[in-house]
Amino acid sequence: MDRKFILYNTLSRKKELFAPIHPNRVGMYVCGPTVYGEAHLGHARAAITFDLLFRYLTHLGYKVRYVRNITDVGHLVNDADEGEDKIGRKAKLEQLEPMEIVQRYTLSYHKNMNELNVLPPSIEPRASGHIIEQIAVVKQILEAGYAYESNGSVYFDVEKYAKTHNYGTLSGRRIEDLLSNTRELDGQEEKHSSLDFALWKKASPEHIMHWPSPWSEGFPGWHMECTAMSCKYLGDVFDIHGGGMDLIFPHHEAEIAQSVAAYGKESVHYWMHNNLITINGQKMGKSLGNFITLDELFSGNHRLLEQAYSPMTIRFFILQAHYRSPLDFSNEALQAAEKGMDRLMKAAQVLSKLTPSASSSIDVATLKSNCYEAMSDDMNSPILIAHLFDAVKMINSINDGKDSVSETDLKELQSLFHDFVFNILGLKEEAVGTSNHDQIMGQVVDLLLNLRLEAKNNKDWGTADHIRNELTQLGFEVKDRKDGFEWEFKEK
RNA sequence: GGUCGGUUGGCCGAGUGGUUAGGCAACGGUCUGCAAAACCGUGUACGGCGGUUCAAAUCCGCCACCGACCUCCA
Repeated sequence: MDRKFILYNTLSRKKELFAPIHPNRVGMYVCGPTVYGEAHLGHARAAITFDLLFRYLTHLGYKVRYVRNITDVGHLVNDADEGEDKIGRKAKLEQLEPMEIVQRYTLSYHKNMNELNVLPPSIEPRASGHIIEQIAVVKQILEAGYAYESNGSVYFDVEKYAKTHNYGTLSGRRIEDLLSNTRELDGQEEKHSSLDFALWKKASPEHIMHWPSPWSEGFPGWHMECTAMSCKYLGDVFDIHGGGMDLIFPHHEAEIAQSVAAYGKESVHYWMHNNLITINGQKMGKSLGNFITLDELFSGNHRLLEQAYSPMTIRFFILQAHYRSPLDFSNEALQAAEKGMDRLMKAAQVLSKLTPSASSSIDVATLKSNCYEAMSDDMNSPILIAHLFDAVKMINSINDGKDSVSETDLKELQSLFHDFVFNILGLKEEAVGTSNHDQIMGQVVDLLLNLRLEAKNNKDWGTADHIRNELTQLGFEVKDRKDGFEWEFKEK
């Protein structure tokens, strides 16, 4: 298999040929969710983008260690309730223990990810479980002279760092611009410069989650967890670091500075960032309050939704756009995705039942190289999907007897289609009725359609149409074929 | 204000110096007892104005509009 794989590196702003540090292994770290709320469409895009990467690297034969963290401490609220982290704040509102909130939303996140067929990462560390490691990194940075203590908190000294290093290398920001564009924030008086960011923060009395440290009872700064945990599980230099584009600055910029300060080198070879999802052209986010949670999408229970959309529809919708392009939400787009997805899945079923001929009138080899080429080019899933629809045409055309396929080609086509649709894009069949009830229902429909077939043979069109119309009314789609019939239940 | 990105046919969304993206919708046809499904065919789109070039949606410049980030929002 050709392992050529080109990735866009945010750091160089170029597409680069992927070359892992160790020949057959890949270490990747992705910023996971902050578990103080339900997962929304934005979380789905980030998770699916890096799930696609994880799946494709694995498909290419790499042994991948995929680390995705759970942030359960340390995010501050930037409003009047300063000093209190978001998890603590929500806990008080709901009269719950902070870890209870964390547990609830972690489980909810996992449930949603499972529904979206997002594979679990190899390791899913949580920030609260790595306080010791984070304190160790803060110490290292202090010893290296790139941080200072102030009133029980520890801050990264950006200006000192910038004298000898390039602060802003990832985001393209210049330190002079940053200095002249700072807005007024609370707690600034503790810092030497407005650019400095917290490595350790002293907890205020109302702050529920805090841990002992050499400096104060407090909690780690937001950027600390990723530096500490990626190093712990992937080493101080590793291949890929991913996350949403909104994390480039300051979060990932700070991570680079932290690891250079602590370990003396940049940790990450390839920085990858997925674009955001917009709603009516505007960014969607927790803080903007215009987000749609995944459970709302799956149930259709939201004022912006005309109907429910299944997890696979959402997955397909996201994969139909390139991960670095913005993607705008609309009912129309979702509905189009639903139908396209449906067609792809039907083709998969047809493909499994095709019968081979002596020769082939189709070109599987070209299709195959097209598919790999698309994925190899910075994971161009929309192009891949376009090629898969070429395959759909092939499959349907063979099924209709307008094209033929040899036994060898059929096997090749089946494995190709299966690899790309199910293993790499991570799509799956939905709503396969396996319950006892469903099976009996199926038998009853078969019975009725057999009666209809009899009626048709007797040219009793009245009875035949009556049965079909009634079934259609109930949500069954009846498809006549030369040798009988097929049917499908459309749940709406 | 600074930095970065975007503007593609009815909708979504690829692509990028000269050859069909693809999906959904629409229209015509084949098939069918009639439908449905499937298949075949049809769209000549690239924000505006200049420039480079034999050739630009694709490169350059200017303008307009939109968005993201700018110290804690995936």
